[in-house]
Amino acid sequence: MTTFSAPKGVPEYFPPSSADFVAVRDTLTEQARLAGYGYVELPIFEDTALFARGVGESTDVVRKEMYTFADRGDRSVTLRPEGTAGVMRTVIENNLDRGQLPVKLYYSGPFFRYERPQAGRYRQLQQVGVEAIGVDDPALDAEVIAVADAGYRALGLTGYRLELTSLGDSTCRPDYRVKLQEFLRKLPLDEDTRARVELNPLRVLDDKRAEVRELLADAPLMVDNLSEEARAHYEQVKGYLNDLGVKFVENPRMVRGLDYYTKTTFEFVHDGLGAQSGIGGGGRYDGLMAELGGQPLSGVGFGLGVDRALLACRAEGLDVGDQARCDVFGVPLGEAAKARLVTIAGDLRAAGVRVDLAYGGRGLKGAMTAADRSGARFAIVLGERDLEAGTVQLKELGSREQREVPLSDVVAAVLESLGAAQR
RNA sequence: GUGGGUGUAGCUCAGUCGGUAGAGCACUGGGUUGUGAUCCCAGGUGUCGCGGGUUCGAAUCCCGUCACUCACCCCA
Repeated sequence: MTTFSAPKGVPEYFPPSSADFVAVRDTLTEQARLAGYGYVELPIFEDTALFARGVGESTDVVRKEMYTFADRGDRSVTLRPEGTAGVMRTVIENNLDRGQLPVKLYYSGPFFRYERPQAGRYRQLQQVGVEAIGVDDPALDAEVIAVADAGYRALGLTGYRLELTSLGDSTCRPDYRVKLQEFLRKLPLDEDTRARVELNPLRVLDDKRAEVRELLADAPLMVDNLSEEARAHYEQVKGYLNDLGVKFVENPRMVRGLDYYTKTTFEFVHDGLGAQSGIGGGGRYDGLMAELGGQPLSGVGFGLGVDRALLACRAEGLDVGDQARCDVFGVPLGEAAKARLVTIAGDLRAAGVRVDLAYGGRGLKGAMTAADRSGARFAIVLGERDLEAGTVQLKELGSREQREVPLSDVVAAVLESLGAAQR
């Protein structure tokens, strides 16, 4: 019999770790909801041309990392490598930008990039993202950043930092690009890097190699060449972040991998993950809507890696998920007791209590072990003697204290005990 | 795409000089036939990743291959 394994580079989450995954994802999305973002459910695959145009032909993502294939109708489709292009597409297609602005949307789900997997880098990755479209207000940039920051803080993370810069706008970036290229062409760089100078010169600035960094020490920086408007925008974003109490460090050499970013860009970095240190990033994109055939509206958003945020939590030793599978565990002794416990479990679940039972007729000891391992706070032990007496034994597993409760009052007694245990 | 590392029980791993494989954890039962964490006893499955070579004999040495993994690159 041949067996199967998951596709390369795809992380899977199952109990108990899946509880942590769900907690991270839900904590991040909750922050988006708190800031008035509405959920958008999008296709996992789109027309290949959408990403080619939206993400940018010069990016590595488009050039060599997309999962692209022909469907049965011979259309070229691509598993989404990022979220923003798809959001723009649905905003344009459904005229969401014809109403009040900004349009504020959030999403959550899988994305795909064909890369060599390594620690924190997967071919299927989970991301939570937001986009705020149609208002070019620095306060909105700050809000987006603050939402991400609040998410990380809600998880309990402390070992991350927010890096911030401005990539300029359509009036100053082209001039700067030329200026930077002129500087870079004079340097003794290797062939690959020379090609990058022509293709995407900004990317050269965050080269990791020390010898290259040395050459770049005197390179012109975008932040020193901003237009008046872009500079004012950037200063206001920083002002709002200070007002919000969001700490950041400026990194004028930060580069994002997607072409559409303008003005504000940011990245959340955590040092506990290995080589892949970015746990989230985003920025403003002025030209994207128009590029995809919509109104010339600007937008700002982020993508946060759920897998990486989870790794960051692990690195900091945080317990983010509820490891208990249930609140109450039923331990029946004998068939009649089991039948009664099944209905009690149903009643408790209807009251919102998580309940599991010992199935399979295992012995009392085994059933109690199962109760212990389930993480439940209480066990309900029901045997023949109890049935005759019309009672159950309600045992608090932590303290090992047990009390007898009338069968008819089980649900109320459990709810009361759970309430007391909450405190 | 380019490098490095690792493949042995369900999991984490040990295995000396080449002599047909072990521990801990987990799981099941019992000690205690109505009470779980500790303790004690018992219980076992391995194509030693796969293929070939050397050898009387290979988990061990050699070659190939596959998988996983870390890093470059890039990014969440």
